Amino acid sequence: MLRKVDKHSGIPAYLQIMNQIKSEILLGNLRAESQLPTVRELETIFDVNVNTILKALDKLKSEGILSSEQGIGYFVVRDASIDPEITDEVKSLVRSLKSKGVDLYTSLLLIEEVWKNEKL
Amino acid sequence: MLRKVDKHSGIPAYLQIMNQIKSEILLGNLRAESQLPTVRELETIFDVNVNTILKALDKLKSEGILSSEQGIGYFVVRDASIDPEITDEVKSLVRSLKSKGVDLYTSLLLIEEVWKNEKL
DNA sequence: TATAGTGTTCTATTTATATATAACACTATT
DNA sequence: AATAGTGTTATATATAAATAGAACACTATA
Repeated sequence: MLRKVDKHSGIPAYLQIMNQIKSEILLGNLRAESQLPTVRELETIFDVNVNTILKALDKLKSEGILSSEQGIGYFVVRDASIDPEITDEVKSLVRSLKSKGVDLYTSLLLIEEVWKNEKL
Repeated sequence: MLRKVDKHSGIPAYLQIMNQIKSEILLGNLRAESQLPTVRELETIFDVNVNTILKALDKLKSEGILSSEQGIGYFVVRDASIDPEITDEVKSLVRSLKSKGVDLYTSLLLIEEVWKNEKL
């Protein structure tokens, strides 16, 4: 599921990489103890330099999401997959947004804005 | 509704500014012909340099979202507020996510991921 | 003990982002 | 004509992000 980084989005590559890995964990595609691809494979997958990979992985380590062992690899620290019930609700909204012709980018903006304005 | 830019998010300031302005248009707070605050006011509002403001506004002009007249100001080209029905659906999901303790950042990742994986 | 496969560090260079500061140009009003 | 309020352009500087390329360090295994 890991995709090449979008070099024209304006979003720093290392952030895109962090986000993709976090997403895989959220979706349960990467669980506790899972070993990530090697840094050199990640270089190819994301199509960026090793140093950029390392920057992303280092930050995920700082956040306690990944661990690493020299000579061995990078690992997911803990399972953090999201409740499928929640995913279902999201799927339903996404279908609705798509059917109304709203694009992803607009949807994300809208959700962020509603989130920040909703006084709950 | 325009907020100070978050200088520690990693997201370039000019992008945050573009997004905030787009959001105001989406929410209908800025409609066709609306004049934006002056660039020097925007400098204060977003707490960045004029050049950063100009970069954001220039890009929004390129996207056809804003127009400008020298000596006068910046204007919203066309109304693009989102259907309130859609906003309501989003509100409902946001409430649900919040009640389940999911944070904004995780929600956005999840939505983006579901969006890209949903084969409709 | 040698080697292949890992992660890690370092230096140099380039490009993008952001700031500070100043001056210039156009518009409307006095 | 002058002025105040707009947008605009320019130069210099600083910091962050990304690349390239090489070397180093640890682990497991042949």
